[in-house]
Amino acid sequence: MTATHAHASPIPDSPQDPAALHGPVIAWFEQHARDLPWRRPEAGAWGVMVSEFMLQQTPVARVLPVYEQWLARWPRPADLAAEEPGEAVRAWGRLGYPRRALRLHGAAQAIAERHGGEVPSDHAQLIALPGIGEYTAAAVASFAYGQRHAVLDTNVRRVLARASTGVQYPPNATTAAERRLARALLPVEEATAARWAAASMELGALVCTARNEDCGRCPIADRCAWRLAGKPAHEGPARRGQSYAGTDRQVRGRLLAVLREATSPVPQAVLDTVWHEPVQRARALDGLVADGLVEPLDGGRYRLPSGRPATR
DNA sequence: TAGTCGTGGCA
DNA sequence: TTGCCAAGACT
Repeated sequence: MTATHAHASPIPDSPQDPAALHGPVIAWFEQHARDLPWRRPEAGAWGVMVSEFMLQQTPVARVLPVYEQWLARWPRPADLAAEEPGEAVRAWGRLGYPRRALRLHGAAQAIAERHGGEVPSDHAQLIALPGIGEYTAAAVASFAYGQRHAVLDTNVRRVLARASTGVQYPPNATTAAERRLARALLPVEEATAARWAAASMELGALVCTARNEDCGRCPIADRCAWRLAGKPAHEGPARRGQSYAGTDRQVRGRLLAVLREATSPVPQAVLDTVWHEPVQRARALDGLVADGLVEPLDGGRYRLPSGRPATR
């Protein structure tokens, strides 16, 4: 299937002309961008990187207070690297997906050891760090260093799906076609590309939202392929929801909540109170230990990870 | 590639 | 009330 190949040059002034999107979206961004702490100059690359870790699957409103505390306590990567990983997990609080805290700690250690304490600006070096994938590497390189990258997060994917492809929602997993489209739409000039990345993401976050999109406030509503097509409803299989109640994830969450609040090692008997079913409870705890989120001690006690080899 | 991995707010 | 959704990464 080559019908959507990106070689065809866009028709100037047509609704699909890539350049036609940049101006209005960036102009809208100048007017409506939220004043977020990681967008201020003083945030630096480390602030941008910390925010990106926290924002992976967690809403801005819940990230804000934790971000502020985190940066105040660990203003540089080396400061976090010097801490026990368990302190990162504790400070992570209830942001969810606590493995991100462990990975951020690991990334800080790698930055301290391999990059002289400075967040690398090179995409390949960024993506080699734990917890940084294709999106986060592009986001840090673009937002912190002003580079030209296709920054494909869930917001941008939705904006492109609607404005350019003409469908309500993007596919479940990012496709090669989406990457091609995003690259084709990328402004040529580096600084403009970086602005476009932030602007298109913000548009998806504030206006072109998953539910109750507000086309009345959209700067490109007049050329949005989905809207021009009459906003047809999503076809195909429903996006698989993520169940939670009764899963191992819920049990893991309860176990870790106890350990986060504890100031000294927690006996097994205390952890046993968080879940009634012993098999699932044990499996969840084993999983946390295997993930490095929990450290078993002598005498059936547990704590957040110290970063030291287990004693025997 | 599809499953797993937290948490909480909102329609 | 409950399902959907939120700046993904990893296996």
